[in-house]
Amino acid sequence: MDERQALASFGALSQETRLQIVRMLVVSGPEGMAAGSIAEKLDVSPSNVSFHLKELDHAGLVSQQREARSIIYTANYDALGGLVRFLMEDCCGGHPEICAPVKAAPTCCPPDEGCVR
Amino acid sequence: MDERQALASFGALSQETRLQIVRMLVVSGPEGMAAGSIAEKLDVSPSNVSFHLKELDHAGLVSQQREARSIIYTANYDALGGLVRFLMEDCCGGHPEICAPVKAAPTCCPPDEGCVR
DNA sequence: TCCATAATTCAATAATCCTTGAAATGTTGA
DNA sequence: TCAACATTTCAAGGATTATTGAATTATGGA
Repeated sequence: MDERQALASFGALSQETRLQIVRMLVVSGPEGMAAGSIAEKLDVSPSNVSFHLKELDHAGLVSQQREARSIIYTANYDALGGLVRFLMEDCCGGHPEICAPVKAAPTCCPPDEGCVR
Repeated sequence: MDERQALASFGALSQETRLQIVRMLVVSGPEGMAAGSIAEKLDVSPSNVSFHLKELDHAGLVSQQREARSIIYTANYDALGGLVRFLMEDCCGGHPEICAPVKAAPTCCPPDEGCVR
């Protein structure tokens, strides 16, 4: 992930509706959600959700695929991971000793491995 | 970090000059940089850099302290770490098994410990 | 084919954000 | 106190982004 891409990702995530969409898609996993379901759940108009989904798509944060009449959107985990790493690289570029705490306290790990919170 | 704060942070980081400022400050560490030095290095006007520094300050991503005639800005590592964790929490909320790769391949660790790239 | 559904595109408006340069604030040393 | 420095504030404008509703495209079933 280069700065250009990070900038686009931050821009995409800096709008309330879009951030909510990404969070919903992240939680819904590989199954994803249809555009209409997203619109309904967030109570925004179809054309508005479509506008925001296009923005997220351009930033590479979501993918789409048609399924019958619906278009299913899924979170792009690679892109999200890349963004995290971009932030961390920055953080650690100059002063690793300061940034260690940033990396500590992970909030994610397979359920059976015991989180190091 | 709540959604409100994350939104503000993403907004702050979604502008080229501001992203560059944060990256510079992160690398410059606890010593930070004077507003004027930032403006000079990035070749933007003092008033413009001041505008962006205020935005970053409002988002909680930088701190400031006067030192003689200069005002020294430093990166807020806690806030950056919080943002990383916010993204990871989202990512891992529903599907930890998918998000493990996001957390893997850390790009930061003390120089003498050998990075797990 | 025809209709209903699902979603996108388009154009217009509204709202937000960025840049600029001039004026103001606060600080230091002569 | 005065002058120079470092930075911020302010108002105006220009540029970008978001919202709305109507029109359009695409799909599946009767």
